[in-house]
Amino acid sequence: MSKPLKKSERATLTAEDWEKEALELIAEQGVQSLAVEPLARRMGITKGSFYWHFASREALLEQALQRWEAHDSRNLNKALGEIDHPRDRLESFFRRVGKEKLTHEVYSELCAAAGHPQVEPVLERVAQRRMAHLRAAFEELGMNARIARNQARLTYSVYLGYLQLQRQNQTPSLSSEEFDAYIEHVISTLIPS
Amino acid sequence: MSKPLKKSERATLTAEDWEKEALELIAEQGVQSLAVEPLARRMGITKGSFYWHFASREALLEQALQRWEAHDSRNLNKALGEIDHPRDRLESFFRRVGKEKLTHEVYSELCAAAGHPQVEPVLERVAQRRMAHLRAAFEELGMNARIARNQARLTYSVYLGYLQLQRQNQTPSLSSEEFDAYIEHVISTLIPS
DNA sequence: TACATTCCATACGCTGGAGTATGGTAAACC
DNA sequence: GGTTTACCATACTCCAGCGTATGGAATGTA
Repeated sequence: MSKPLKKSERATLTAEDWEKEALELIAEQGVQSLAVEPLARRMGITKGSFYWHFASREALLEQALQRWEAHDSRNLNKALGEIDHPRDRLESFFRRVGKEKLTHEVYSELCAAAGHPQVEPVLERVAQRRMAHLRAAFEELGMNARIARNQARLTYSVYLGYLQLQRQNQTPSLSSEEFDAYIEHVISTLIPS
Repeated sequence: MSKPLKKSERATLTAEDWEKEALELIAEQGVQSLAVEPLARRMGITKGSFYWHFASREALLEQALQRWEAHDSRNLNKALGEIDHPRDRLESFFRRVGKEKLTHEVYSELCAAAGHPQVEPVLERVAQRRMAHLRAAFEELGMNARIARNQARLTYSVYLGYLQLQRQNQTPSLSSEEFDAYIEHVISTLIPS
């Protein structure tokens, strides 16, 4: 990671810059809005630059998704790997919905774009990874494998459903006491004490 | 509504035909795929016809959504209004996921298109209506208003999350025993006995 | 200084969908 | 039987995004 970068403040763009900007655009407007000319305009540049860094729009999306997935994967391990007690891990799972805003927003938009050939496999892997963590936690809490599996699926569905309601502007604001009450409710019905 | 319709078997198309075909297309490929020329091709006709029946693509979508929402609303009352015991109503809510296939698929795609200005208000109303039913059922089961409200939101989230997983091909097939086991699990954790 | 490489701008051509204009045809009406 | 009305085909224009071609400027390198 030596990043040459000289003293000249990086006047020029890199592929990484494009990928990150692409992810922000996805977070704001969804996958289908990722178009190279609008993206270039947004960055105050023209597509002449883009096609130097990428072969196509498809390639950009591919790499951006890859970057996001890697980041999300690291995140998952960092966030849930350091918490000892499984109950705390599960609680943390829900309470983290507010944090890592960009990552969550991207994921939400990716969910909305399920069916897209490039997005689908990413969604599949991410859901598997996350549900595996949930399942492990539930097993540590004493559930047998079969039940833990269903409980993990159920729990993850609650999370996905929450994201959906959020996209429809039908969730209480994250800092309201209504939100807190709901989270409490969810935790108490899904996590054995 | 006398429907002239003569004996001549309706060789010609009506606005209703376009709306229904539009809903089928949405169910198959999503809202963004609803374009007039492809739709016309699919119906073995040209857009000359379309623009006689509708002012714009937007108008078609509007009327199709309206038709769908009305149908769904009738459905909800018919399905849940005739079941006496609230517990049975709730069970029926989950078990109905397989039936009314077209309606559910359309809804799933509408969820994927939340954020679309014409779709959003529909989603909002539908979710409200459905959650209101759930809330009422939970209240009849003895929950106080506040808890029933959260339980309804939670239950509906589970449903939405299931639709999301379904869009990602991550749900067991509807006729497998794994599916049945999951449904059982969901019911037993969400519905008080 | 001469040259190469990197990065970007500009100007194209191509495609697909939106909407319009206009003409045609068959059934309905008088 | 002639005319109107309902429905559809054809042929356009317009626009936005994709991808290409090519040239120019800046920076490094011999």
